[in-house]
Amino acid sequence: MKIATYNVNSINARIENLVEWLNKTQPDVVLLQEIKTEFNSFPFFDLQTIGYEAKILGQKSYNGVAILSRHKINVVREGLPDFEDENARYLEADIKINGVDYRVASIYLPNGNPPYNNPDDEIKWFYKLKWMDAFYNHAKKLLELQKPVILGGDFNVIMSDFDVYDPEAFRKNALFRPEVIQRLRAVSYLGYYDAFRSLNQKDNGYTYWDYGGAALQSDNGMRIDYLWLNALAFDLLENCMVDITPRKAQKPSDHTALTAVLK
DNA sequence: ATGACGGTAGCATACCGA
Repeated sequence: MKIATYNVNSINARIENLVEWLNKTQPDVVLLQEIKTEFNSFPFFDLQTIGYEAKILGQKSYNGVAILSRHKINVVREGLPDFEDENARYLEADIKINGVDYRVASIYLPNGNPPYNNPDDEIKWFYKLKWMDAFYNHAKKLLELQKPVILGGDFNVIMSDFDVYDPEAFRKNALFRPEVIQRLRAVSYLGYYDAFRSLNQKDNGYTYWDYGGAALQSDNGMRIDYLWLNALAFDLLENCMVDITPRKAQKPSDHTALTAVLK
């Protein structure tokens, strides 16, 4: 089965790009972030036409996550447990594919910038840290499931110098501070495997390039989108690749898709 | 420290992103 994560930066602005990519790539499951819309203006019909059911946790203008699949999606959770969140950032579902019951989640982790400039900004920074703490607790719980678990999305965390084009420029950035790296590592140490980096240590694996300047041509990017697999899912992993085609297409998102194939 | 660009709401420009 093929699964992908893709931060679309507005699904309505991206629907042509997304449909073209879905038709070409034919993933079984797609985890979307930043759909930036609510139920009433989500393009269910366009997706259904090409064979995809959609479940969404929507929000007007900002955030919003969705799960698309060619198979039946059973939503099990909207939002993280034990965490009051005014933003739509977490959607979790069961999807059965070829007799295997997968638990998947689409995750849009808070940005957190700027980290420390003034009291208002601190709110965003501490919101990110608290969000990550709640996510850690839930990720730990999910390991009790005796099924493959795939936690994918835009994590807004750069885990090492190799994962960003200019580490020094980002050293104090909320995506790259030790507090968030430590927290995502802690999730990993619970027993989640970084699908891309586990299989590939040679390519930077960037998934995001700023719209501005020549960021894409210069490969001034960063690796902030992930597919995290528990052991049962990791045992099934055949490959994982960054798919640059939607980023290079007309009217792209600033992110690109990350895809994995499981047996 | 930050917003070249791009998206949204909604009508001018503010807010957000990484």
